[in-house]
Amino acid sequence: METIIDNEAVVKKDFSEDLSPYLVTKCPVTLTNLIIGGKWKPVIIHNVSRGIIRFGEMQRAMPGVSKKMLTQELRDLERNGILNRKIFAQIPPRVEYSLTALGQATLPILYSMAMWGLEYAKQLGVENWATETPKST
Amino acid sequence: METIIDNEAVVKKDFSEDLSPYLVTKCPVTLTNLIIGGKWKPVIIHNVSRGIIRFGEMQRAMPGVSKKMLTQELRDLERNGILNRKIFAQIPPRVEYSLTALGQATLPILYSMAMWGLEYAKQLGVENWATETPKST
DNA sequence: CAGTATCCACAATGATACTG
DNA sequence: CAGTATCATTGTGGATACTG
Repeated sequence: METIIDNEAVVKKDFSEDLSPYLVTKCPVTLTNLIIGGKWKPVIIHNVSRGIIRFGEMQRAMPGVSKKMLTQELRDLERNGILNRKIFAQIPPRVEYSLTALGQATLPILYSMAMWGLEYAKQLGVENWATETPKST
Repeated sequence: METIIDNEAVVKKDFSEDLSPYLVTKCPVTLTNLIIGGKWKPVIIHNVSRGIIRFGEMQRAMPGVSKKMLTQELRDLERNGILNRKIFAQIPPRVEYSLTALGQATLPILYSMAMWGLEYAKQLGVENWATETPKST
């Protein structure tokens, strides 16, 4: 267990995220959206919470995501204090992600979103719609 | 009260939203994000819920939003069964928005997001950060 | 008042190749 | 394995002008 870096509970203030929409409106929902919203971040958080904690398995668990996007979103979440990133000094490299306390605290949000989404899909019968599988790296 | 159109409880299946991300992953959180996620939709829903129901007042209540974006987001929400749009046949025109049952059901999500956002802002002292006010029509 | 329509800048993402 | 770097492409949203 040769941990090199572990940013446990360290929230850095050099956000890459542009928080100006929140700073203008002071709307806390907007802030939450900026930190954990978007196409991939909720899925990443959910995956880490259920034990998918390495880069490779995460990519396999997320159809349609590219390395570039996944890296970018993981970095955002780390920088904003949602994820910890643990690097093991070995070859081949090994990295493991985990949720910070702030990250854990988002799970109820994801849960209520999931409940609503299921109900919505049921009412619309969206589950039965067809589509083509996309490619992507 | 000369109502012309009222799409009460009518969810149309010609989504403009591209639901393919959901159709690929079957992730209900992703679906919820597609329907009520993004920069403006949660704010619109919140505003309607607290009585801001006309186009003009909504735009005034949302610093930084353009007519184009506001119109687009309102149409999305209407088409996806979150909002009703009531048009009064008078000059000057008058339009009023209201939440459908599905729309009402999203309020707990917004609430939990707001709670998390407040806690996040408190922990980081984000409230005190400075910014310049943007222009926009 | 409550929108449309058009044009366009640039932000966001994809594809591909390379690396410690 | 877990990324970076670069270029190409797409998408998103802003500015502006017009309308019933």
